[in-house]
Amino acid sequence: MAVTIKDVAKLANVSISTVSRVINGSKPVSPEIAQRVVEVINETGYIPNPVARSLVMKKSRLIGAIVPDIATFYVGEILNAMEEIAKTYDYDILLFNSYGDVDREIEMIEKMVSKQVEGIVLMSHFPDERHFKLLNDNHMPSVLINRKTDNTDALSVVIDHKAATKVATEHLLELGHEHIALIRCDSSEETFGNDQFMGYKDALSDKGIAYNPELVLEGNFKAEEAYQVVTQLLQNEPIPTGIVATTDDMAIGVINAVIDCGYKVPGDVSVVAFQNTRIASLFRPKLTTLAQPVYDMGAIALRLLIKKIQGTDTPDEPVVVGFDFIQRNSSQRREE
Amino acid sequence: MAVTIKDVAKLANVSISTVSRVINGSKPVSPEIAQRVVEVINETGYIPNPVARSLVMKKSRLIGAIVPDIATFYVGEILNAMEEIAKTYDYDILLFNSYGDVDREIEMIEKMVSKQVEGIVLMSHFPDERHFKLLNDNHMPSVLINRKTDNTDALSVVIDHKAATKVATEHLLELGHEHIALIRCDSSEETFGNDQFMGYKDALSDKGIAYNPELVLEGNFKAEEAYQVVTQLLQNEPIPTGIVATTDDMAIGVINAVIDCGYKVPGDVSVVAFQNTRIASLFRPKLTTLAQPVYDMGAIALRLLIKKIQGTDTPDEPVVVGFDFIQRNSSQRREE
DNA sequence: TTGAAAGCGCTAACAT
DNA sequence: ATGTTAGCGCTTTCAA
Repeated sequence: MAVTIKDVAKLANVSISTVSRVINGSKPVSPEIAQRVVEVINETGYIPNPVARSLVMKKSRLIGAIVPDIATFYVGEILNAMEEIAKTYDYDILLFNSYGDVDREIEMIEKMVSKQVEGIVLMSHFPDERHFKLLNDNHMPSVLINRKTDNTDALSVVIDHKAATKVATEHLLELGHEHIALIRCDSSEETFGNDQFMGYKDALSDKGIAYNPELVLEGNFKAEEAYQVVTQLLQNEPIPTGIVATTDDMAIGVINAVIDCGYKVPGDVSVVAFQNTRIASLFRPKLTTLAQPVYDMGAIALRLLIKKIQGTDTPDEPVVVGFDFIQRNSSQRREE
Repeated sequence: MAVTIKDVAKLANVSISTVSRVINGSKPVSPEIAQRVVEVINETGYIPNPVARSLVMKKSRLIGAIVPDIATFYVGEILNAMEEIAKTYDYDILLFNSYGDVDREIEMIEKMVSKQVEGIVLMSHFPDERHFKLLNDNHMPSVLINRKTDNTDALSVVIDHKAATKVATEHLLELGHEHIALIRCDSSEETFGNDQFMGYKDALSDKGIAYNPELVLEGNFKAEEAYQVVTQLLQNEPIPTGIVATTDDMAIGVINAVIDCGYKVPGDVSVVAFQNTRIASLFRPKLTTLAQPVYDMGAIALRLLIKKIQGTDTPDEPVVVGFDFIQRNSSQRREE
């Protein structure tokens, strides 16, 4: 049996209240006694039981993470960040994988509420009313990453997708491309799919180019979907000479589709990726990419959540972080 | 305030023990009373407090996962599997990231013990005495994945690395390569680095080829390290025309190194990867790879762990799962 | 500054 | 079959 606060108290000849006080520094304790208690704690290797503590404090020091797929660089890097920051604040991460299924997400939120998590990081593809009602009804602090919501209670950290997509598109424009496709995740408001489209359109119209609806496609976040869509697109000439994809994963699907259709990247078509996860510099050609501070976004999300849990002031608006643009080898000047 | 067992008892006009009994089915309760209690539970939306339950039962329905890096396909896929199976048994996953640091792993095990997790999946690069002593002293069920240990208490699920590496090497041999390098993670027993070497050596000697120590290198699991090592190796002619890497990540580092040194894959050098994670078919050239049932290994690990937790019979020996070999495009017949 | 005691929500003897 | 009660290990009034 592990040593408890009682054992420590007995060995140090003090009451358990005193031991509790020296552990938590919750009230003054005379130096000599504190000293003695500390010694006993070290000798016995006593560790306070967090479960008992949770019970009386009504806090679990647990943060729930709901993600659509762990085996993804994007999610993995965010999870790395969250775990790191959580540890700093002595929180632990309870991990749930929804496979992007909304019903499952709802169940998971319920489960987490009953597990008494103190806050939830919700990485849902399409967060909706049901999520927010559940969260609000249970007064559960929550953060979204790169998702929009009208719900003023939910925190969120995002980049400016419109501006980012504009920059990505402009890069291709500057390289002399005019026939440019956009592969976004989807067309909804929540995922910024619409903002991405606006950025793309703006970049084109600044150059006096009208956008062609046939070049705006949806890839559902993943390489496989983007591969299908682009393979389809490349069946008809003239093919676009530039493609912007709004996730790294989709960018790889795009590149593979281009290659498998017998074209070269960047020789025949230049592609711009979007997150700068580890794969962006691992893949060949290395991906030219709009770089999001993915790790930082995870870290910020967690800090926001903890602030909310602590009742500290939190921003009413989404926290907008900056982005960079990194040119690598998947894009080049258009060949005539 | 959330509704408690007391509230339910009062509303149903029974004692809290009775409520507890109907919740857990731990003892018979007369149908009418049970009925009434269930009604009250539904009306009030009562959910038993798992923290209180943990405290008295000394069980948390939590399983700890210690991994070296979440943002990796290998770890991500195993985590996906673990989460999936855990849910089936109504366990949740507490996620810890050690960054491969042994001291951190030790701290994490301690933390998990104090958090009362019921079992631990330990994905340590180098599990040693300290880990096992801690685990044993606390009677903590645990599983390793692809790691060896003398500790008979720890469960493990592995593939036959010697046989697997032999198959990978033979593939290259059959393709006419003779000058073949092996990039293994490291040379220790625990990681099967030595078994891998034996398989490699056996394959060569079966063909009457003596192995060259200069062609057996260590890549520390990751692409970056493998990249360095191989870049170094390619400085001197003749370069190997075939390379076996014992993780997919390292295989990518190898391929990139080969390419950056001005050679072609598979034109100049054929490479064989090792796990068949998602990247293996996403990368170009698609990786010829020794395929481990990564997802299944995660699933099996979790099932073993739960069996151990339940006190059911578990195997004394590591569970050895099979492997496949998948030829894709990173290897080809040697050109003269 | 210290200790005694109540109580967090639950399970499990024990008693009836 | 049901209820009473004693904890699980801890924090926190309340008294001294």
